Amino acid sequence: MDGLTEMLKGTLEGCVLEIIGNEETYGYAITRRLNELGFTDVIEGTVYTILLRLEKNGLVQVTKRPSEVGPPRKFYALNDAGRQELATFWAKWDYLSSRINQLREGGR
Amino acid sequence: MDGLTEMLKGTLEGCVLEIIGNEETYGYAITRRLNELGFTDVIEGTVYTILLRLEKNGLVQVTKRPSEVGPPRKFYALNDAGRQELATFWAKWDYLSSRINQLREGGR
DNA sequence: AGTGGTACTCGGTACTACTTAGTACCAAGA
DNA sequence: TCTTGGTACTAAGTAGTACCGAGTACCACT
Repeated sequence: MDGLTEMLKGTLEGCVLEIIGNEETYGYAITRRLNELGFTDVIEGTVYTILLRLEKNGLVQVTKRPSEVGPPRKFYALNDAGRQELATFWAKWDYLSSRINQLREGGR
Repeated sequence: MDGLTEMLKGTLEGCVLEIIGNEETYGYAITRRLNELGFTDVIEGTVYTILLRLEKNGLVQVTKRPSEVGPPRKFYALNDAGRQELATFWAKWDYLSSRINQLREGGR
């Protein structure tokens, strides 16, 4: 499915937060995970910009660790602010999706 | 609920298409309808920019009619391209929301 | 030495919702 | 008459986010 770019705005960051919240992980793996989840067009550059933003906004704790198969990895874990942000994200998502579905069914 | 701005990107236009698809209507009324549907922070300026974009992209048929309580209104109705675009929007929405919910439940 | 997979950074672009200011019509009250 | 408030649209500019492109760099295998 392509042409999702605009619709992803505001939600992709939340998806990344959710993934990080499940398990401490790093950019390259997050991209792969998103791809296998059906976000097939999301590429690495996009994920890295989100990760840098999360770091800048103080929502994650970052740990650099060596890799056995390539350059060192930056592992990300949610801190308290990040968990709070994730909860807010889901609240917003629930709100939005319920309104949208209401609009769809409320034939006029 | 505030702070929905980013999340609305890509979906608000679809909502406007849906509203127009239900009934020929005009900008001011669309804004009111969105507000009562729960999109409380959406303001007129935003709706008008969407309507101008829809018109520019050839998705609507526009008819100007006098109003009894103010300046003339521009009524919008979907044409074939608009109905097609609306169907595409819902397909994208279904796809995205199913992936997001899958991510949410797929704890791991 | 070269290729391919892994891993991150950074400058710039495109698109969309929002902001702000402006124009303009009409009715009712001071 | 003037003002206020509700109705109705336009247009220029801002901010935020996903995407693009190029670059750097590590490692294993051939």
